[in-house]
Amino acid sequence: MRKLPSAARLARIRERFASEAGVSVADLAREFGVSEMTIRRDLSQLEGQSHIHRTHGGAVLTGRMLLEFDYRDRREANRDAKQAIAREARKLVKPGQRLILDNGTTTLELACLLRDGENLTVITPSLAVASELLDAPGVEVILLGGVIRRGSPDLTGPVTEHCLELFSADITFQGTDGIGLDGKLYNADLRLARVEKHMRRIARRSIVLADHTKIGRTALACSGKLSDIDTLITDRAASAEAIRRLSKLGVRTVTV
Amino acid sequence: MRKLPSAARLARIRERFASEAGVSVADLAREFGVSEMTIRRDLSQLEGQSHIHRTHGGAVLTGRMLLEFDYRDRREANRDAKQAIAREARKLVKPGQRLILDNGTTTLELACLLRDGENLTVITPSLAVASELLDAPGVEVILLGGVIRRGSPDLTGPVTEHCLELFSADITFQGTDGIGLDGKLYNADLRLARVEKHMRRIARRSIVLADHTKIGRTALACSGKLSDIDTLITDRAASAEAIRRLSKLGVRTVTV
DNA sequence: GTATTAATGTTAGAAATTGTTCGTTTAGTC
DNA sequence: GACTAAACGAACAATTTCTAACATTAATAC
Repeated sequence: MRKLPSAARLARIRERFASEAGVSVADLAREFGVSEMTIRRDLSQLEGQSHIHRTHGGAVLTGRMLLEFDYRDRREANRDAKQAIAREARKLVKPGQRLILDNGTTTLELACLLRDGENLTVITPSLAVASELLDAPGVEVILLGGVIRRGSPDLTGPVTEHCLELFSADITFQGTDGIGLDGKLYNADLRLARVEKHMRRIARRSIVLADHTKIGRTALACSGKLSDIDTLITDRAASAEAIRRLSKLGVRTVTV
Repeated sequence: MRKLPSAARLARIRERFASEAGVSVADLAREFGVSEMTIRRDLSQLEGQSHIHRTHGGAVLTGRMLLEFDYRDRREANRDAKQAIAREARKLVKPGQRLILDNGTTTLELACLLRDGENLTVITPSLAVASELLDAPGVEVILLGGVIRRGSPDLTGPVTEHCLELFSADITFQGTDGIGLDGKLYNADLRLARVEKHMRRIARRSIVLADHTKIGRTALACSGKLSDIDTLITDRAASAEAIRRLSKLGVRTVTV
């Protein structure tokens, strides 16, 4: 059998636990064609991530792998632009603030950048955002309740809206599925659009993060007007003409 | 093999990740007939834009989003008894019902058995329960909001209690950390105890699932009295004496 | 044709991973 | 509890892979 890079071996070992509750060092060493010492080192590493518990001769599963979502395709699209936009948004966050992070891949990139935040409170309907910030020492995560949309790691519905009523926040960061040149914000999901409206109501400032592909597009549901928000952050691939038109509608537009 | 333009090679490498979770530099170099250095450069480029992570010897996919939580050894302790209790509880569930599933390893076992449920609605503060039922076709999952306790896959706090107010349910299934012989239910966490009280208020029937090790134990917070619940399901390793005393307190006790 | 640029190959030193040895710890047995 | 064989961990050596710089080739423009 061909040798794999070490990380691939770690992943394969982890997969083993899906079918078997325990593994033995000797078996793994034979299977992967490496020394037992290497397997031991692998297992200690996995133990450090608290996936497994080591025993004499092998290891057993401690917890379970949960909530697996396949974000790949969407997250890859325009990732550079999204990361640049997220970096710009990060600059607006000060220690001690209460933030709302909406669903979406761009806000998820922002969540990654907030991991080193100090004394932040993040309120979110996104399980992805929650998981990203779960172990960040300076961030308290409040998950909104709601119905879990099948195949999508986020919460929506009346429960989510109701939960929002309990809070106020300094800034809300939202994504969007489309910004019409008529100055309206669009969302592909009606329930999400309603939730976004609520978020803006309870936050002092509203900031929309949208890469240039969103500009000029529309979608099923309108979640509000550009004049409802304070700042739009987009990337410089957006056409100058479009940005001019949006600025005319009264929204401060930052391009990165 | 004819050499491909670099862009085509990048695309082909990216495709590889669709079928395999990890690739090795040496393999790719051989396959495309280019030097390993070229492959390394390709991978660094892909790392920036797509969801892969470079490792020694190759690269692995990181696109999957895993919310992982650690139960330590709790789930293994008395697992047989917990599963038997869960099977008994499963019999009480009828199609179309709305259920509340509390945190806890026993209720998690019950969640596994509810995967084939018909037209059920499950309301839960437990991310573990939610993940178990996420892809069950006949089950709608409503996650309660709240603060995520670090290292524990569940939600608690005032938000959770507030969310509960929005619902009513047919049955609530709860675990417990201890059942005192004085007839009180105990929980190690004060906030969880409060949440459990709320759950019972909004459900028509309350059922507590507790293996025999819980009987006679107490913990920090009292979450209610045995007379508040309808049925206690425990395993037959519980001492006859203890069961007699609990029955005297007016709770229907089922042993499996 | 040449100039210019991008892509690829080569090399050497640095870094990470893996294998080996050996003394120590552990689990099981008597 | 003492014994034994297996498993473990630490330290070091061997191997593989990485990065960075520079040399070379291919692609494109003029």
